[in-house]
Amino acid sequence: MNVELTERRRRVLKTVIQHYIDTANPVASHELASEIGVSSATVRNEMSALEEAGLLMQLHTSAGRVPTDMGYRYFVENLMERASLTAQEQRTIKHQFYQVRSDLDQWIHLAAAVLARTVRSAALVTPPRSYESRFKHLELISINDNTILLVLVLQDSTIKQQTLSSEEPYTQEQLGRIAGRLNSLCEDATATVVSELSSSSASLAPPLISLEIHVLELVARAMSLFEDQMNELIHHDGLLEMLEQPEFMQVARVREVLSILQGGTMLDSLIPQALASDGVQVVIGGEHGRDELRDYSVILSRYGVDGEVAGVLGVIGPRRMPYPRSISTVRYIANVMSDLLTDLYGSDTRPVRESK
Amino acid sequence: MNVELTERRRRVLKTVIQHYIDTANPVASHELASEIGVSSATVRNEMSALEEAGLLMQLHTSAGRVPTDMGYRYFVENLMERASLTAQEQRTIKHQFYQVRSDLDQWIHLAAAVLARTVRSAALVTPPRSYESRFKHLELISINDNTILLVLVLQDSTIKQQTLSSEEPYTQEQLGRIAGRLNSLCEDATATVVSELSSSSASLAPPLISLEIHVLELVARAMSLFEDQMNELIHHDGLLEMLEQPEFMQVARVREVLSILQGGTMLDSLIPQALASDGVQVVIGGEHGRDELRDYSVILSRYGVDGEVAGVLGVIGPRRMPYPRSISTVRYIANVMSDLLTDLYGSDTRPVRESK
DNA sequence: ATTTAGCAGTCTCCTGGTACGAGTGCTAAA
DNA sequence: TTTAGCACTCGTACCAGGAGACTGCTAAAT
Repeated sequence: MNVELTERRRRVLKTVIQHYIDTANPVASHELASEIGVSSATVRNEMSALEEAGLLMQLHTSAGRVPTDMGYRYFVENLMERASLTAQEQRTIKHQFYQVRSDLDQWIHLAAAVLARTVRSAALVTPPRSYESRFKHLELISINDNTILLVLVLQDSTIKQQTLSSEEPYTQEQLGRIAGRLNSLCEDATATVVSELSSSSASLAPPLISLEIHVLELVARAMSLFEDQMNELIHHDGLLEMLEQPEFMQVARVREVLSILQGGTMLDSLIPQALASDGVQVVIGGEHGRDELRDYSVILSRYGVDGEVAGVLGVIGPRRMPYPRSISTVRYIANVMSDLLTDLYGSDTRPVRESK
Repeated sequence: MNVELTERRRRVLKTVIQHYIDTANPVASHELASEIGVSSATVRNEMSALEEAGLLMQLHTSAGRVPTDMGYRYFVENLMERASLTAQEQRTIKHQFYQVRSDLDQWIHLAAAVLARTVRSAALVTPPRSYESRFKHLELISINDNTILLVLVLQDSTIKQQTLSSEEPYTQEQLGRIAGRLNSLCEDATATVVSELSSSSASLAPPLISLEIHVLELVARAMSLFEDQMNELIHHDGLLEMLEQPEFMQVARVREVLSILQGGTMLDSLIPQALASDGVQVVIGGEHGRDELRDYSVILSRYGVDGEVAGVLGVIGPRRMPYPRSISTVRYIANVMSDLLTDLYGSDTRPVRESK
């Protein structure tokens, strides 16, 4: 990355980007003259040089300058100052999370809602998941004579329900005993272990009855399915907030962003990457050759508890995005979520958290 | 409702509406001349009369006619023919549902997806719920020394998870015994009964310990909360499909429909109404004085098992909507869902189903 | 050597005017 | 009662021209 910029050029670049982020209008030289303390002609010369360097560009000859992907990148890495949330904002957010602290389902909803409203663009959150599914508990509940509801709880508190039909009727007591036996058999087992159990059932004393085998098969399948289903579980919010941005004046843009969020082409690639890295990831425009993201920027962070569970949260918006604030917000919410999860999983471990 | 229309006028109205639904363009007199078998001048006279009657209108003097709300209403009630799905479509849909038959969570997702793709507008589905929450089963799972995961299953297979913290640590066995006792205490109880149990605990022998009281309080709260939370649980799909319609060329429209779906102002009023009525409900434009729906039509149907569980599903789209097909599709999917639920809840009851 | 004022040049966007096309309502004849 | 014909009304597409916004360049000032 070009670091051979004079101090003044860095200042011009920074100011241009800040103005553009604020106003969504290409920035003219005279807008900066007083701010930089030189004449507009001098600013023009500097801008020329920055354009030469690939950091700024013009939409047409008589327009002001807008940042390029590279320009934004330079800004994010070298120029911008951290913009933490105010103490008041932090208190409000903490308080909201405190109110739903016992309601696991609400966490991701709240995280997405807070992100969206704080940065005024779309937010996405995946639920916290173990690196590998581990069995925690199962329950068999009689629905009617030949239907049983299987409720499966995994180590990461994921809950999955399924029905299964049985030839012969079972009483709730019988089902309770069966569930008890399977629970002790499967304690902490991974998907493969459960799967093996169900196939080598004859070697156990007493051998498993057919219902038990059937249940184990379902459990094994549900557990291994989880690893793929990540995409379906991405929760998002804030479409409405994002539509307020001027870049969404044309419906085509709205369609684009909807298919990115729903189709998940980008999530297939960006989320695993965020899951594998520490800290906040910023993808500006089509940086990594992802053409469908050409006009968008994505800010993602992993959250969770090291070695236990992890999820990803972040925002997606137009390239012209308030990076300092967005990055701070994503980082803050990720920390809050990590703290919440740390309270749940092992007080002996520490949250995934970037050093201040 | 004006039934004093000559046969030919009815035919003109019907044809105008069909053309408009197909093309989204105001319909000119000469487009119908050959179809009706008279000259365009005659068609114009008839159109004039229909405009007089409030069934058609012009956007400006030199434009063709478009239907009014009343026109659509007359069409839906008196003119349109039923358009059942083809046998092939029905087979495909049935097959898709068959594949997820054991996966309760998937039902509403699939229903919304199928609706959206079949009628090419936005679909919404609420999960099937009992008229009154009844307790079915609870489970207490030890997460760590002072955190317990409470999994609550209601009669309608709704599952809710919550954490609670306890002063002193409990082993999983202890928790199992406690859960067992509470399960037999609460069998089939309503929210109020559970609530009474938790407050009159001293009268039981042995009296409930503080953890048990705490759990019962949480259960009671969770059960009564459900009745309000309906709105949050509305699942929708098909935004992208709907955006293909020409009425969504302007972003303002997209915003409108998003806030209707998310804000739920309309769902607060329409869904309870659909839940309380039989058959398919059609709301055209601002018919019931709902101004935010002025430009949209909503088709809803209840589904479920009489006396057991019920939910609502349907579509929302521009007023210019293929009513015959949409109504048939909504009715069909509602029947499929009702059948699925009938297999689960009492084979002795019959599905909510409109007579053919 | 750097900065700056001034100016010519380029490009967008808005405005007003016009021609065109679409579709109607009316009238008078069939 | 129907229909052909025609005048009339509007919306829209198109074009030219002018205003405005910025730039790049040049030449003078520091």
